[in-house]
Amino acid sequence: MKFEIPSNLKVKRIVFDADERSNDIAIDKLHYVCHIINRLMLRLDDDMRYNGSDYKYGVPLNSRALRKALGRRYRDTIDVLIEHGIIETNDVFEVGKTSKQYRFTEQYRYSSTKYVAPKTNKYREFSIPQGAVKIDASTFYDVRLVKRVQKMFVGLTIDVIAANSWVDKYYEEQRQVIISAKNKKAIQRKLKELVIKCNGYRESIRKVHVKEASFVQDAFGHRLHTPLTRLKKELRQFVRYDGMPLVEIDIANSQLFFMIPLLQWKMYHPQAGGGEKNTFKHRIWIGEDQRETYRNTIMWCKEVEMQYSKGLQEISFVSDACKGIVYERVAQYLSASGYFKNEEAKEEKRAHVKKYLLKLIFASPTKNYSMYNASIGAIWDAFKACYPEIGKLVILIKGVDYKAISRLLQRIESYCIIGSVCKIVNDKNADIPLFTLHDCIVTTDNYVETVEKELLGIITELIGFTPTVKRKVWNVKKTQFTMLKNYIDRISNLIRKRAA
DNA sequence: CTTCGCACATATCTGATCGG
DNA sequence: CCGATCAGATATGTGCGAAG
Repeated sequence: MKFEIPSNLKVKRIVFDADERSNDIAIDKLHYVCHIINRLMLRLDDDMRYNGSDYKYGVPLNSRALRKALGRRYRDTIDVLIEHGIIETNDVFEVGKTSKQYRFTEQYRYSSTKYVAPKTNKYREFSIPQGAVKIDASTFYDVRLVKRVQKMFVGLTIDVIAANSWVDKYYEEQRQVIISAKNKKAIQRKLKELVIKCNGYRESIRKVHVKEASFVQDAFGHRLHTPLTRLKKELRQFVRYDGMPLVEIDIANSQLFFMIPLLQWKMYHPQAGGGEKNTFKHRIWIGEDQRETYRNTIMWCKEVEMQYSKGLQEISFVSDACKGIVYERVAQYLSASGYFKNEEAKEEKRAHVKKYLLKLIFASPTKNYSMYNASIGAIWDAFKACYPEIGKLVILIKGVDYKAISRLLQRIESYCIIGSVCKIVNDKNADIPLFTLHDCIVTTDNYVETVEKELLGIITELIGFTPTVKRKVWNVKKTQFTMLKNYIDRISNLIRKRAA
C-alpha cells in the first residue's frame, strides 16, 4: 500500500521542527492522516452524509479510530498538522451524531495526488508479512500432507527425564568452564546467558513431549519447521517413535548437491517446460520469467553445456557432489597448498571447510565472510580452483542478488524432500513415520530401506543425478548405568525436597 | 463524542540458540 | 546467507471508567 497525499505537501520539515513532542511525531503518522483525509475527500460528494445532515465542511474523523491508528498521543499528530497550516477543523462534534470534521487548507485542497511509501511495517497493510506463514494459510505444498506429518508427531516420544538430565549435566559442565575465567563481569553475563540457553533446551524438550509446538512453513525457502528441527543435536538420541529408535537418512553435502539444477540453463525458464503448473521449475522461481534478469548466468550455463557436450556428469563438481566428497576435495586441495598448519584429522578439516565454504557462498559481498577475506578467502580460492564452472556460476547469480542462492537452494531442497519424497512415500503407505530435518528424512528402522530407495529414485528423477546418502541411528550413547544413576539422583532429590 | 489516566496486554528489540 | 524460537526488558496498544 502507498499513501496518497497532495503532491505539493512536504511533511519532513514538520518532523524536524517538532519540539518536545518529537517522539510522537512520526512521518508515517502524518502521512497516514493526510492519506485518510485525501481519500475521504474524494468521496465527499457521494456518500459522506449522515442522517441527512451535510458534511460539506470536511470529513469526520472519529477520535477512537484515530487513536487506534496513531496511538494514545494521536492528538499531537493532528495538532502539529493544524499548526503548520496543512489541515483545519470545524471543532464541532455532536454526541451520537458526528465527529469533528477535518479538511486540507486551501493550499493543499485542490492539489493533485502523489504517492509515498510507508516507512514502518504497521502502515504497510498489504505488504507480505515478514516471517512465518501458518500452515493453514499456506498453499505452497499439499496442506493435507503437512497435516499428516503433524499427526505422526503423536507417536513421537522423548525420554524427558534422560533428556533433562543431559541438560543438567551440560549446564554443570559449562558453568565450571565459565566460572574458571577471571573477568567477573563477563562471568555474570555468561552465566545469565547459559541459564537462558539451557531453559531454551528444556523448552524444546517439552515442546516435543507435549506436541504443542508450531508447525510452520516459511515463505522464503518453504521449509517445514517442526519441534524436531529446533531440537539440539545431542538431545535427539532421547527421541523414540512408538518405542522404536529413529534413523536419519541424510544427503551428503546436500546444499552443494542441490546446486546442480542451477547449472542447467533451462531452469531459468519457468515457462519453457510446456507451461504446466506445479512442476519443479515453477515451484522454485518466484518471478514470472527470469530470462532477462539472469541473462549472463544463462549464457554461462549454455557455454558450460557446449563445453561438456557429453553431459553435465563430466563436470568434476557434479560427480563430486553426487559422491558427497566436495568438502573433502577442497580440504585436500588446501592441505596440499599448506593451508592447515597443524596435523588435523581428516574429519576436522572437512568440518572446517564445510563451516566456512557455505558461509562464503551465501555471504553478503560487503560484509564478513567476504571472498576477499585474507584467511577464509583461501577456502573460496581453493573451491574455485577445484570447480571453476560452479565458482563462476555462484559469482554470476550473486551479481544479480546475493541472497538468491540461499533461497533457491532451500526451495530446491524443500521441494525435493517435503514436496516430493515425503508426499509420494506417504501416498503409497501412510503408516510409514516420516519426519524431516530440512535436508534429511527421519523414519524408523523397519522402513529405512523403503524410504531410502524412494528418496534416491525421486531425487534422481527431479535433479537428473543421484546423491549419496548417509544413515545415522538416533541411539543413546551413554551407558544404561549413567542414565539409571541420573534417574535415581533426580528422584532422591525430589524426595528430599518433599521431606523438607 | 472527546479526553485522560490507570492497569494490564501485546509488540518489538536484543542477543543468544537450533537447523541447513 | 536464510529460517524459527526463547527470555527478559522496554515500548506501544487497548479496555474501561469517569469527566467534560
